[in-house]
Amino acid sequence: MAARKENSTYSRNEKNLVECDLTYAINKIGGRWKLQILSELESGKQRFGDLSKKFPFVTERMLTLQLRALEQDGLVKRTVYAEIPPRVEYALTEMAIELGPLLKQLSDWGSRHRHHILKVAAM
Amino acid sequence: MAARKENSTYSRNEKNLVECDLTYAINKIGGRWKLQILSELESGKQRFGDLSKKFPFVTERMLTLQLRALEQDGLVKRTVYAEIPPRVEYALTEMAIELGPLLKQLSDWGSRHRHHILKVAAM
DNA sequence: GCCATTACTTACATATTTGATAGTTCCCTA
DNA sequence: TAGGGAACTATCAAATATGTAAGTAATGGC
Repeated sequence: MAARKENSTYSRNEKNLVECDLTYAINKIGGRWKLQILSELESGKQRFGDLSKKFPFVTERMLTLQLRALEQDGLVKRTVYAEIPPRVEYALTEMAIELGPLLKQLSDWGSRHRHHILKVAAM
Repeated sequence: MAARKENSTYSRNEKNLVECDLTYAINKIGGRWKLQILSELESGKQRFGDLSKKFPFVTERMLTLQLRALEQDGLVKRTVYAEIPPRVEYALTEMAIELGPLLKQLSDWGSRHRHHILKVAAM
């Protein structure tokens, strides 16, 4: 989340993988709350405060950071209304909307196997 | 990757989300190299050394940790052959195989938008 | 004037993840 | 009998990610 030091092994590793589409994608969506936020925004644009209420366990700081990162990566559009008190709305971009089906499938996969495990554990 | 301290905010947050299928799924696949490893194993079982060669920028330690986590989560099956020198093979489980199409889509998505960005940047 | 509101930002402290490096084990081969 | 191979494990030191607490700005309502 913080700026990564040039030339740390961390960033060298990342550069090594820039050729891989999968890794490229993973880097864009691989933050602590990014997918959850995207999923939440699928139902339509929302204000910062709304999101914050939806994720009470995510600190404002974290929410801000994740939203900023998503914005940087072109997955979320941020609109500021010059009002007092301020109003800021977040919406998915086209690119992010395309991820919708994927999120659905991932969620379904989670659902399927979560239940499976519960069943097994009950035996 | 290391044991998480009980009751750290980190783990409290995680508990809060146990009800969400999406989050459940994300937690299983959200390691530094997990998806890449799964993707690599789609072509068939492979030995530790093979994987290590495929990912030269991933240290053995990291590879071990990621594989262990995947094993724990039931995504990878580990088979040890009692030979000298040792031989260990890793293969996807059913659950992981189901993720295949998803990985493909994610990769395609990455590919699509990577090129888009390159085009834009060139203008 | 004083407070509430909203969407942050800043500074500092912890927690967690990853890397670097060295060492282990056991047999087989030269 | 020294060395090599495979798949790790252990330990310590970075680096990164996240949490906590407090503060900011501008304005309308009291």
